[in-house]
Amino acid sequence: MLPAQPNQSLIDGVRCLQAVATAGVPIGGRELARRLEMEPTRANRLLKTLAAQGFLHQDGDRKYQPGAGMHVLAAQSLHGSGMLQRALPVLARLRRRRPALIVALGVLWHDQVSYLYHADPQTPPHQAIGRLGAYPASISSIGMALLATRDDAEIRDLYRGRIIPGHPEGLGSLMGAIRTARRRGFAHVVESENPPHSTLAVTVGVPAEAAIAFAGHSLFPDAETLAVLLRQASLEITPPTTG
Amino acid sequence: MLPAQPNQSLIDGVRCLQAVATAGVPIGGRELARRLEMEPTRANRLLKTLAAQGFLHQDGDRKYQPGAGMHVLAAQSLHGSGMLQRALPVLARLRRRRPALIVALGVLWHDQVSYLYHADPQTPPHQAIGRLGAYPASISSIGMALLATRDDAEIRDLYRGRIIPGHPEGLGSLMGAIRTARRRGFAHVVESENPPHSTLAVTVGVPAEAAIAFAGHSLFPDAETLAVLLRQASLEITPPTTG
DNA sequence: AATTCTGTTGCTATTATAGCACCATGTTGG
DNA sequence: CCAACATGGTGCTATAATAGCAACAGAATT
Repeated sequence: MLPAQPNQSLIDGVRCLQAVATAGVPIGGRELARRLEMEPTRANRLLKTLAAQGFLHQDGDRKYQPGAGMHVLAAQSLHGSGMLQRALPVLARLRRRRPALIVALGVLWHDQVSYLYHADPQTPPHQAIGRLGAYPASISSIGMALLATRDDAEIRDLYRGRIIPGHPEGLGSLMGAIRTARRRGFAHVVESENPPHSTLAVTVGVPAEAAIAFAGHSLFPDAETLAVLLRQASLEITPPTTG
Repeated sequence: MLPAQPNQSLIDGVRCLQAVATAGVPIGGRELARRLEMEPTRANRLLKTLAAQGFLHQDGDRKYQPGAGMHVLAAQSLHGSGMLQRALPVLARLRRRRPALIVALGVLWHDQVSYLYHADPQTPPHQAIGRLGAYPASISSIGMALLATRDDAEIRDLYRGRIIPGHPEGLGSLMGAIRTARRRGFAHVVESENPPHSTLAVTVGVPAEAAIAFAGHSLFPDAETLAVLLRQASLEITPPTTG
């Protein structure tokens, strides 16, 4: 997957971009260098390069925050991959069909899930986008549904030697859950037994590029029914020209 | 603005990222290299580096398109800078107040405007985000309102020696329009006289990080009234802690 | 005033990248 | 069917760009 000559500057540069975006508050260069375990001079130069291009903005205290270029990139990528555009009407219909449940659309990135759409019953539809940050994949049904599409080896590499959220017993427990998800064609994650609260997700696209989910109380009885609903929705979202 | 040692790999890398996002369709490495006037090997390695990090995805034809990492970055940046979150309810109210008009929120990046929110009367509110790509700043009221906050020298550098959309007479004409916008405190761009259609924008934030606009028929008679409405909205969107 | 942060730059050894030449594969068209 | 020409990708080494120490100025803290 990595090219013969991967570009380390680019890798660390986008790590900086990412870190500023996730920080939530303006953050200084040295502080950021510590978080990413980078040499401060290097971080400083990458950050200032990004700032000069307009992807970051330095406020009065010279701290960094997302800049206009980043917003442009965000809008263009959401617009460019028509996925969200195709998904939104379908997701709105899912909400009308099951008004008591949370409806969400998310993508997997490394071991984290990010929600492009996350609407609980009280949320006005126009506030459902970009509402949440990142979330551990292993305790999210969207994450589990997407992990299930990956090779066992890849999953093992991702979690080897680390504590796995939701699976304190270790990798074996996670792989068991993954196999169950593969067999059933959907992921069902129980967040709590009492009160009963769980999440259920199926993937979207071939190969899977995202997943859609229901979340709420008592999904146990009609998991299959909900999975069928989600699978229908998934097919509608999948682009006619397979990419 | 540029650091003592700007990182060229990072600059070209994000240019690639940007180019793939704006392409709209999957695009090959060599094609992209031509568009950016880059050496193909270089483009290839930058693209594959981005793909390995999950920011781009290579489809079956090895063409590149936005990947999960880019969506994560998009969601996090929209979420991270709380601007859109604060803006959405205010924009919804503006739509209710003036149901016949288009309501938009956009940011300026170089000489282009990108809309984070663009809702015409027929658009369901949840489809108003990420709906449009980039647009020339000089023929957009949002672009003009934001350009007006920049130094004259900066604007001149941006457009020197280029054809300026909407101002075929050249830089002098643009600077005149900029001065008018500064004097009045809002930008008013007339797109056509017959049928009458124009756009009106004010900036958001100090320093200006975005602008909000009305667009529609016959904005001429009550430009001042609409500007007042937008200014009130702008103040509500501006974060309590000035950044 | 002294201390310790911070952001930033200058400098040069060192390292990572540039880009040619090349290969494998796929597509077009005679 | 087989040129002819695309394409994505890699190996190699000169070369140019980066790494990171040392240093400086300014803020904040003590």
